[in-house]
Amino acid sequence: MPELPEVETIVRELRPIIIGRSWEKMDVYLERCAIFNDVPNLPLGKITAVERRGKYIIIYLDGGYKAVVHLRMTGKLVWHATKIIHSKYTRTVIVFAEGGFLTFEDIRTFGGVHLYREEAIVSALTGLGVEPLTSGFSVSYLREKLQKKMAPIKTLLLNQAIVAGLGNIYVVEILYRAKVRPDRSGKDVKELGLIVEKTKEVLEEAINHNGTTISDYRRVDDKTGDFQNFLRVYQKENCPLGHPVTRFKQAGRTTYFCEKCQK
DNA sequence: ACCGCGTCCTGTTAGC
DNA sequence: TGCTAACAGGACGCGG
Repeated sequence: MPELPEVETIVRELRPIIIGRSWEKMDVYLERCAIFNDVPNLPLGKITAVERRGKYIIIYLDGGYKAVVHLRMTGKLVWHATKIIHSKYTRTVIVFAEGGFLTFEDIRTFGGVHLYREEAIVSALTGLGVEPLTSGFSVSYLREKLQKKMAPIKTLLLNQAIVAGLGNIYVVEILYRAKVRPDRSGKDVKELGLIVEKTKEVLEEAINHNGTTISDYRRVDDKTGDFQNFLRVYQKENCPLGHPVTRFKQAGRTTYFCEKCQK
């Protein structure tokens, strides 16, 4: 569900709320959504930073620990300043010493909050590819990653080990703007400059609109994003030029594209 | 090594 | 209307 722009929105909203607050404990309502990795369920210090890497949220604590949160399909972080409103889907709750609660809610329970010692190497993070909004995401980087790949460009852009943070919605939108068919083999795609440019463009626009709310994604204050109003082909019948949008499955995921606009 | 499929869950929607 | 099957924005493990 949440992809890079949604996670970035959440991180930006979390920072002013929780940085400087003291982590008291984590109350667990569903075991698999709260993994402690031998970290004690005790005060872990003050929050010093909240960062995003791909679709992961990393919360750093000055007691020598860190929390890694992934929302997967339906996860939400919701801030409660005074008292918790429990939902049917509240899976774990971070309690702060000064007051305030950060609840992790997740219908499908794929996501979770994982605690680590600060120096722990988190394999889910070390395996990630470049951040698409940095200079590391360039034509030469993409060329190196795609030049020998038989897999379709859509599937390759979804691969977090190549680019960190893209999901189904944004890859569909990026390929439409880059005018590249999603079923072309990675090695055959020469429009790498366009893909790099449109990736940055779509992600930046989406961040400026606080992400895309199709169904479940919500911000920390439970508000929705707005970028769903600017999608051009994802879940559309027609593209902005009025051509019919084709829909098919690639590696189990629904792809939308325009046969006239994308070559 | 690469690539696609099945799987973890639950809620919603489309179709009969 | 009511039931059922398919589908949903992610990521990982497995097997071909």
